[in-house]
Amino acid sequence: MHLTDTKAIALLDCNNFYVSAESVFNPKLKNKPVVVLSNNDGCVVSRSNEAKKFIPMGAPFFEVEEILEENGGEVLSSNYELYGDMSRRIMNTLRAYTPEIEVYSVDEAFLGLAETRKGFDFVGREIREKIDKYFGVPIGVGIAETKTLAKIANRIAKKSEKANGVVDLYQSPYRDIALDRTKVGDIWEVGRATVEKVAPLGVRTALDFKNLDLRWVKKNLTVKGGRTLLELRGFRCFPLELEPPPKKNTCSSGSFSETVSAYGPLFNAVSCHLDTAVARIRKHRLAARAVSVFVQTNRFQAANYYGDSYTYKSHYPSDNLFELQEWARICFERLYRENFRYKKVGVILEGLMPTEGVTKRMYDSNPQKEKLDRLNRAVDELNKKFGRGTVHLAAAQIGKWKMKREMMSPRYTTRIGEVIEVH
DNA sequence: TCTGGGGTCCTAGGACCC
DNA sequence: TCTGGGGTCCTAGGACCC
Repeated sequence: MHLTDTKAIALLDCNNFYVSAESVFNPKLKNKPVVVLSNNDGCVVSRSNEAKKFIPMGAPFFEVEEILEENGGEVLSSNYELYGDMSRRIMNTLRAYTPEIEVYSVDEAFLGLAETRKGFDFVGREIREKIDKYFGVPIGVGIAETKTLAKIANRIAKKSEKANGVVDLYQSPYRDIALDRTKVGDIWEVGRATVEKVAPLGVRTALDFKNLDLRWVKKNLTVKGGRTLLELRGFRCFPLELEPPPKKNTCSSGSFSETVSAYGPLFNAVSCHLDTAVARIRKHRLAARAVSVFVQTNRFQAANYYGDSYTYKSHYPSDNLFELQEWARICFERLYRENFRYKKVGVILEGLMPTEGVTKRMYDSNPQKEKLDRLNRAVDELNKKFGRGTVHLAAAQIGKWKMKREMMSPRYTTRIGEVIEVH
């Protein structure tokens, strides 16, 4: 694949994705204030346009529950199977449009657009109508020379009534006007810390930022800041990544609805997360060189807070559940302190690498491992056949730590799936 | 009472070496 | 007065993303 034809980059992004995905199957949600909650029904992670008027992003649900009810709103627990399924279908539709696609997140993709007589704006509208027709999910499209500019175009596309969902800034005389209307903190990769650093220089907008001295930016905001600045000037520094880069780490973690203090139950939770993370790496035929475990008490209660992590590093990688659990146990023993009310634990598998090529060396050094590996393969088989969690570590009583999802939508996906299959 | 989860990249600074 | 000067590797933590 070569990108010589890429003239412009488009950023497509689903509006209020989780809420939109729910509305596809439940039209009663349309034109109402609707929010979707994070795991354990903790925070607001997606809002309909109506809900955005009075509910801030990320708000703890208990703080906004009342106002939502007063406004006749609806609330849903997150249904990740549904969103993942919907996302895959949308991305496949885009893929049919162009092979130059980078799936950036569950609801966003960058597309490389070749020169066309129709014009980029026309192409953007075409794609937008198609996604709306097939899926009923509204999207915003921003087009420009670089990812950073495409992000800005996309933002305006969604905000401005006049834009009708598509803004094309490619070689546009309006580019600086667009930058002037964008706050510096709304630039992609510019966060709170950067905003504070440039504020004393009178930098308020993306246009101000673009006009900063490159040397100053590189020195004070590191190479990443420099790239962002160049991208605002139209020089491509962040290329499209058509192949997802290999994963380096993977993590499974979670909060408890009620705190846990005893060693046994807490290690049980750690084992559950290990089980989840190991299943994930085995699926991708990866092995881990290190295991990190972390534990935390309630981070909103500063008094008597305890939180720490410990990493076990091995000189060889492993993808074996039983061996990795031993590593996790070593970590956990270092971390565990009595008399704390733990709120959250998690496991990170680090230094991931393909299993191929490392397997033989492992057995050379320890013949016992072959037995464990046969056992682990048997576990995989059974879980594949009868569903995940059928067989698991004795310490990992899966199901016990199920998260709170009290307002979940029904499982529409597989049955309705065929109806919205594309092309 | 209740406040998410899963990632990447970059840098500074220490350890160590010649 | 004054304490070599580079290098490399590793790690913790900051910053940012969705």
